[in-house]
Amino acid sequence: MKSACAQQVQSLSSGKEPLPEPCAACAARVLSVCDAIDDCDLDRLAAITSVQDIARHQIFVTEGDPADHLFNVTDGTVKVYKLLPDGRQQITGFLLAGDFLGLSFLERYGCSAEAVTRVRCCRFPRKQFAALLTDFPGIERRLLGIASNELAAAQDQMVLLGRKTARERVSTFLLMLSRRAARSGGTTDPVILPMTRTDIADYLGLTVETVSRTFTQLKKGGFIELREAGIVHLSNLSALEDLSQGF
Amino acid sequence: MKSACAQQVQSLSSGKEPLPEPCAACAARVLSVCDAIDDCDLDRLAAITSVQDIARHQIFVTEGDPADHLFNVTDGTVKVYKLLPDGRQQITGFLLAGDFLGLSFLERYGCSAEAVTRVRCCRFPRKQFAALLTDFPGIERRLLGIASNELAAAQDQMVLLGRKTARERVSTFLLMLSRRAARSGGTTDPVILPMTRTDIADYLGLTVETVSRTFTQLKKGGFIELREAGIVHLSNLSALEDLSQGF
DNA sequence: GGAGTTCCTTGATGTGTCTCAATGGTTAAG
DNA sequence: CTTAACCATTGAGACACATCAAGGAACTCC
Repeated sequence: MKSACAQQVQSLSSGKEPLPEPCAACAARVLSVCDAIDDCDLDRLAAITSVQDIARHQIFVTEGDPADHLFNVTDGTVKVYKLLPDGRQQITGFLLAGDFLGLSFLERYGCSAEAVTRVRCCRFPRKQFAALLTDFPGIERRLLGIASNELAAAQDQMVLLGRKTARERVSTFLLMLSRRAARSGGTTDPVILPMTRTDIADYLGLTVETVSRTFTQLKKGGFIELREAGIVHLSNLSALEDLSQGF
Repeated sequence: MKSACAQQVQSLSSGKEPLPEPCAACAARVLSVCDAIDDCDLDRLAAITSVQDIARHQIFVTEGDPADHLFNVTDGTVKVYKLLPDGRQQITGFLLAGDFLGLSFLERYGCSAEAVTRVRCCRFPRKQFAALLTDFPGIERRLLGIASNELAAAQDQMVLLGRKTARERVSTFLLMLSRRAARSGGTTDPVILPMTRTDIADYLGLTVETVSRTFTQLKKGGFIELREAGIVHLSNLSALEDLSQGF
């Protein structure tokens, strides 16, 4: 089970090949508490799970709508964002394979979500999911852990948005993607950017132009290399670490 | 129990009068799940609770330290913040009476915490608290709800820091304080600011000077009145709402 | 009462990032 | 092959906010 899941994480998120077959990996992720997973529990969760394929640029969760579902991304990249009335956009996070969406237990979605690439994910109806929680308190602890991590990430992002310069923001962003790829079993060095410069700007609280200028600045400084589109080579990781902290 | 708690919330956070007596209100807050509170549970939680008085400007939680305790603020105002190596500060939130601190279930504290005013709070040792969770799964759900709310607030703050102008930030900040006071049974109109302009700046991702200038600008525009120090009258609430959203 | 400290405000000036505008590259459609 | 759409990059100029500097109000401590 574990290996199947890892395999899926590896699979591309940009190409044209068919997406991998649906699997119970998402259910396993939800249930992956410290102790061993009971096959019975797994089946029960799998029973309420449905697999969903989402086309590029499709908005599949809208801020303010009733929060009917909970998602686990299996493949691809999702951007989660909020809008101001005049259209200004702030991306609050990018979701990669393995990440959860909508696990806040509020009435309505707090953010919208759009597929940056083609996306495959598992979907759990919230009501039925909530029923599971009463039977398996372990899941609640697991969710609490996930929420804790998200909160910590949000606080780091506040530091970035409130106090870091453009160069620090972009460096931090590249390192974050690198670490996340490594954590999912990928490589740390060539970082893949499935999102556009505009998306990066909306995530970092900058404009496209500033992001683009900062990339070329980092390139000229010998910190990164831009060869193919959507791929960044981190030439000097430790120097980039310093940059991201303002040294 | 409820009324005693409300009383406590009302009590000043800046003066010299003695702080109110410790009470089981914090324990009640933790246990206040949907269903009625069992006195027995309450006693058990109260047994591991200790009351802590914290002097103004005292740092009582430091980022990176082992997360041994969980706090519930009973009285006063706390600022929660992160620092960059060169001293730049980002305040991730202000805690008022009733708010929790350190409920993330990570190994170490993600932020530091400093008493803005004199503060009284209840403290739970994490280990013993965790033991309680296994016996009362309801608490976990409650914590999940709290974490959800914090996450939503963090996302709003990201929009503020990433996309709002100085005027929009300050307006949003004043309205937030107003709403929180109202929610705790206080008044919505004269908003009390226990923190300094510098703290507000570090929360809003601005400088002291910009915050100060924005206050006078709002005053001249007839949106607020500044009479006594630390108190802001919101003359035109709906106009302020518009300002905070960029209309 | 005087001295020191902290906090708030205001002015003058600087600058990092935004805005506006143009270009070329790439991809998709006809 | 042509056209359109989107995306990334770069330049010139503008502006919101930062920085630097100074003064006054409130408070604390002798």
